[in-house]
Amino acid sequence: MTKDRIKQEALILFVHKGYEGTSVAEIAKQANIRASTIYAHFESKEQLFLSLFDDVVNEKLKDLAELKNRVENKGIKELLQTILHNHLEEIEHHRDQAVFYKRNAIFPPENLKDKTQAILIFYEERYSQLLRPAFAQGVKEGILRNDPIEKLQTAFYCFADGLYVLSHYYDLSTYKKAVHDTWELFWESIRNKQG
Amino acid sequence: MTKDRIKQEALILFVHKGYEGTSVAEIAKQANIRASTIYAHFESKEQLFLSLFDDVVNEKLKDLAELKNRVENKGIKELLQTILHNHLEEIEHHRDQAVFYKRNAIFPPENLKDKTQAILIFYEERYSQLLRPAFAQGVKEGILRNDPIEKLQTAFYCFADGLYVLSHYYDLSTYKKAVHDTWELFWESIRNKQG
DNA sequence: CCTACCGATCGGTAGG
DNA sequence: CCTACCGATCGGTAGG
Repeated sequence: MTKDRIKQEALILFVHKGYEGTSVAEIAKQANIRASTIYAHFESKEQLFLSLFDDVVNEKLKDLAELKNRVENKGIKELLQTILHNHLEEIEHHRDQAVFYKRNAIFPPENLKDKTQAILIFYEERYSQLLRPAFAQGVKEGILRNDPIEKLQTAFYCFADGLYVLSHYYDLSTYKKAVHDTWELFWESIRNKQG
Repeated sequence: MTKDRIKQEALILFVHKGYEGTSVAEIAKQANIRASTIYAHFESKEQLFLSLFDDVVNEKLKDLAELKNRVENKGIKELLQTILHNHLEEIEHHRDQAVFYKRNAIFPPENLKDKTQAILIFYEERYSQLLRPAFAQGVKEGILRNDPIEKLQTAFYCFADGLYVLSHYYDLSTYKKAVHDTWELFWESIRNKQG
């Protein structure tokens, strides 16, 4: 379908050149159609972008829910490691989607800030809700430090976001090593040493 | 001086709207001059941007060197805490410079990628060199875990970059708390527990 | 999905 | 530091 083709090429261009740095004509060229055809499928460049952002966010929530089911009841360490593993897979095989999300979560197009922010708040709340029970159980079982759950979750977000930034600086194999090394230290910091 | 005024306004606009999202005319308007006047001071929009990027990077290196002198010989913990404190001050009082750096380090304008990358490599090498002795001493004195220095430094970069990303999501007071909390856990992960 | 088209704006130059 | 200007491209529309 042409609509999907447009989305596919638009996402790649938005990742590499940014929203403002990508013209509708360029997207059309990559999709082998005329620029005007894009307006048969999308109201505007803005709507095309927002449709992509929405897709990516929903995909991420679906992935997390599925992943959570897969490791059901195996404990917080397994869950976090699986998220990290998934994260690595994403960067290795679906780099563009991963970068599209982060780039526009942190630096959205100026005119669309309000709309991306709204989607983002919805996303982050869901994400937190999905993880909270596992963290709570980890603390209860004495696997994690006896700290407020928000503190532990914030630390995990900080760690995961930091890794994401590092993925922009390092090549893949250096990055994999960095993930392995920093995970070891991070886990050390949140686990319960009395246990 | 008009040249400085142009730089000042350009930086702010590049932060909020991105390089491609900011027009030369817009910069001129904010600086209260005509667009053509910008070309009396800069060869091109590209050169204006690169001059800003260079400035910001040099400023950061100068800050780190100065800060290092200030805490000379007080040990790795004090040094890292001071860097973090400095980081918070930067976000509180020089937000635009801080964001300009990170935004363009991670997502540079497509056409200028090579040039920003070259500046960046220079910067990160210097930064690492400045920190390495303090990490080495920390390990030697048994204050830090007996791990490879690169591993400990990478963990610190991951932590610092993660905090940077969080600063985009949280308001200042929530952010300050997050810095405090995550630092506590991070330090726990790299210190030597035998000591 | 295309041709043909539009007003607005883009980065940049000439010449003073 | 300005006026006057330029070719190219922008996002988008009409009409088929």
